[in-house]
Amino acid sequence: MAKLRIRGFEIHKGYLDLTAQRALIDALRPVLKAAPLFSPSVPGGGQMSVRMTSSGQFGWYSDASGYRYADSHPKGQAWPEIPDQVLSIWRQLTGLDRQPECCLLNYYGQDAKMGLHQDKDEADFSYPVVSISLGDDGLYRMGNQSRGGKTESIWLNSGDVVVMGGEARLTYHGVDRIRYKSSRLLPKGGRINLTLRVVT
DNA sequence: AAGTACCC
DNA sequence: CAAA
Repeated sequence: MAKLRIRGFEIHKGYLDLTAQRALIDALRPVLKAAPLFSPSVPGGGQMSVRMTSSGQFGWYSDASGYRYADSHPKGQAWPEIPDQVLSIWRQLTGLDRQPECCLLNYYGQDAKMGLHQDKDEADFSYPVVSISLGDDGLYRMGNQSRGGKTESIWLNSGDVVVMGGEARLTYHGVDRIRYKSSRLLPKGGRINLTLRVVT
């Protein structure tokens, strides 16, 4: 277990052991069943290569008209509850009394990636964002608080947890690619990232 | 504007 | 780039 700090990103390498990772996957199974993955469109006409769903009071959503939080899945059902194991990681790392209101689940298949972006659809940027990596390795890129300039990258492995607070809270970040089938956690391969956020 | 292209 |  090592803690790195890059541009304000707190990167907890190996934070979750294999037992904890497996327990999280088991806890996510009912979430995926109640709220199936979908690939949202983005403003401008593109479509995300990542497939996603959410748990919590709000889910993150995007379509041609913009990015936002939605109080239900695109098929209409309420988002399932955030699993206790996930909330426990949030409390351990942030020490906050307030709980996250959204746990976005991003699933990266073989060729999925995510361009550099800011998390800025929330009301209060003083709350950190917590990001949990499960499954295949992902090449994580960190930029600056506005577009352009030099970036730094690090491979995130299953069980790593990143806390984005302070200067990192509004720093551009993204995932260039994954190493498909580099992990055996998910038998079908791919990477799951959980992003915990206070929304309101 | 979490997409694309391209460039290093 | 196009568009939010």
